[in-house]
Order: sequence, then C-alpha cells, then structure tokens
Amino acid sequence: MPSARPRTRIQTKNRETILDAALEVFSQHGFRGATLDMIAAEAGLSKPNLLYYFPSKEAIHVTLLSQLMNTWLDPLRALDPDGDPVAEILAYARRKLEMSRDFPRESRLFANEIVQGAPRMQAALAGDLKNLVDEKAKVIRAWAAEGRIADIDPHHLIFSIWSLTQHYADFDVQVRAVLGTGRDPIAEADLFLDRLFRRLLAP
Amino acid sequence: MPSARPRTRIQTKNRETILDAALEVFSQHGFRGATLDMIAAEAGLSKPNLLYYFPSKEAIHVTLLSQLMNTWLDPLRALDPDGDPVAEILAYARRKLEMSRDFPRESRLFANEIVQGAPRMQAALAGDLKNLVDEKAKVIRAWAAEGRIADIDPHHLIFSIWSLTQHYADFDVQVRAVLGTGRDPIAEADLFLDRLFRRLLAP
DNA sequence: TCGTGTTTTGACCAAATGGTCAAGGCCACG
DNA sequence: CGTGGCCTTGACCATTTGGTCAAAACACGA
Repeated sequence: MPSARPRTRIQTKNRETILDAALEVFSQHGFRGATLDMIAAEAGLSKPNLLYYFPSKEAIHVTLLSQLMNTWLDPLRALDPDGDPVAEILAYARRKLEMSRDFPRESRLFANEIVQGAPRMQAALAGDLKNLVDEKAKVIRAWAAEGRIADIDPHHLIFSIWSLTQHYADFDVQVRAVLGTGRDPIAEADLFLDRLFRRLLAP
Repeated sequence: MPSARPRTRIQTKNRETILDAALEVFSQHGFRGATLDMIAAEAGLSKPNLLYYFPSKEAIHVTLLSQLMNTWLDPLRALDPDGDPVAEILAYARRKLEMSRDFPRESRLFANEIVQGAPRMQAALAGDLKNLVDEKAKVIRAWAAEGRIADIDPHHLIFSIWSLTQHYADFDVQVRAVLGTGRDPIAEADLFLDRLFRRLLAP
C-alpha cells in the first residue's frame, strides 16, 4: 500500500480520483449504502485497485471527512472581529449559502454523518468545531454588548445560519419538489436570508 | 401473511412493536444501514417473525414513511387563514419545534430519506406536500398583500421554519457537542425562534 | 533496452444479510 | 378438551459485499 502522503504522480492523481468518486457515492447513499463497487465504477478503477490506495472503505470515508472539516469551517474562521458586525454576519451566511450551491455533495456527506449520530466525527465536533464556535460566539456577544447588533444568543445565531443555508443543499429534492420547476432556489434564498438576518440583527 | 389491516389483538400489537423498533433502527442507521436482525432484536421478535407481519424490509420502511407523512404535515394543516397572521406562523414554528423535541426519530427518518434523494418519497413530496404548501403559501401571500405581515416569499418562509426547527432534531449531536452539557437546546431555541420570526414578520 | 519497483487485476474468500420454508407451538372457540 | 387456524422459529439459501492475493502489466531511470 502506498503511504498516506502520495509520492508519485499516479498516486496523487488516483487518490484524488478515488476521493472524488467516493464523495459522490457516500454523499448520495451514506456510508453503509455505498459499496466499494459503486465507488470503483464511479472512479473508473477496479475494486482491488481502490484497496491498493486505501486500506479500507472506512479509511476512504474518514479521509474525506477530515479533509472536509477544514474547508467547511473556513467561512466561519473568516468572520472578522474588527469588521462591521452586520456585514460580517451577512457575509458569513452568504458564504455558507454559496457552499450549498457549489459543494452540495460535501454538505450531504456531513448531513448523513451527523444525522446518524456522527459515529466517526464526535471528537472533531466537540474539539475543533466547538472551539471555533465558542471563539466566534464571544466576538458576537461582544458586538451585542456594545449595542451594535441585537442581543441574541450567538450559538443559536450560528445554528440558524447553518440550518438555513445547508437546508438548500441537504434537502434539495424537497425544496425543488415543493417549488416546482423553473425557479432558482438558491438565488431566491440569497435574497430571503439577507432580509431575514438584517431584521434579526438590527439593534 | 396477515393482511395490511390487522385483525387480531396479537397482530395489532406486534405490528406496532415492529414499526416502533424499525423507527428506532432506521432513524439511527438509515435504510441501508439498518438490518432485519437489528430490528428484530429491538422488537424482541425473531427475524422470520418480522417477515410474517411484513413482506419485506422495504415494506416496513415504506409503511413508516407513509404513516409519518400525515403526522408530519398536521401542524401546517392547522395554520388558520382566519387567525392572526403573526400568531399563526409563530404557533406553527412552535409546534414544529415541539415535534423536534418529542419525535426526533421521526424527524431523522425523514432527514435520512430526503438527504439521500428521497428514493421512496418523490411522489409524496411533489404531490400532497407541494399541494399543502402551495395552499398555505397563498394564505401567507394574502396576509402580506394586506400588509399584516412583511412582504416575504412564503415558500422560503416555510422552508426556514422547517430547517430551523428540524435542525434541533436532525443535528442534535452537533448542537449538543457545540453547546456543551448543561444546556437545554430546544428550550433556548424556543426563545430564539420566537424572536427571529417576530422580527422577520413585522410589517 | 533492460531490470526493478510500482500499479493493476482476475479469481477468490468469509461474513453479513434479506428472505424462505416446513414443522412445531399455541390460542380460541365449539 | 379437541381441533383448526393463527403465530413462531430453527435451519437453510442465494446474493451481496468488504477484503485478499498472486501474478501480470507497466513505468521509468540507468
């Protein structure tokens, strides 16, 4: 088995191909619903070849999850304590909505994992995620204390941003079924959410 | 195999037991992740006995989903066109939040199904669900036209209620991991959401 | 071009899993 | 208290699936 840090060109390319195929399949069927054969087919490789690059199905899944955790938190990291409070929070919500548009598979991968109790992510949730959220919650609480935004619970504010934006990726089929064809859910959500958060945050 | 409409006391009881066990297992592991053995163990019955009451694993799942669809929509049905607009919408949000508290398994069952593309619910989404939502959207639009609430898109308002409330059931592990112990997420959400929707709806 | 280390795969395995079936147990009613 | 029909189950089956392995194919520097 090649080391986790790929050395050759082929290894780099194939590991990438596999992870992309796995993201496609895991996000659509969940961990248990995905099979190595499906991932192999999607990647255009043979099943034993997958297992040449990763030791197990679970290893592929774990690799995906940990790679994604970082990307996923970037928008929140970018929340600037020195910026304008309302603008910063609106920008955060907008970035999250853009991620629902541009990376729906990633969003569904997380959703699948968390709905099922996050068996492979507990540590990350209570660790990195909680730390970052607590840190930013402090920033938001300070803004509220200064009267620059309404005095609302920062944790639940963050939850509301997560749920409102990820809904458009995770529940995409439902949103589309209800809206019918010929509408652009995310473009509409952009306007709706801008309005919602402006009203919520106004001091 | 007993008919779908149970006739004897034993049938009624066992079908109930099985559906409850299945709800527990399906909501926690998804359709593919759940096994008949798990459901049988949870129900305290033997695997062949399950299959005496239901023709297949899929039949159990489908029965659960269709039974639940009704319960799930009840709160929205109760939205009264003749009531006070803000009060009606707040009450709807509160009822949905109560369902997240009282029936988290049901919420997760749906979430699992929809995140994975709703392979067994497409029809229900584009049918009953869309019809009901469209009907209530008309009511809300009328309220807005009369200037009794802010002029916001009714479909996205409904989506926002769904996502904000179900988040506390579906992403429960994440919410708890981030909040830490010693807090009551849903009680806090109740206050937060009341405030959020009041501000959003104010004309 | 050759030789070595890397990459790929067909064939295979063991375990898990949805589902079947025939036989036995049990309950209710006459 | 007997019997017909309802309920339960141990044993079994076919398929799916994660994973192994030895051998073949290939890439590439010397």
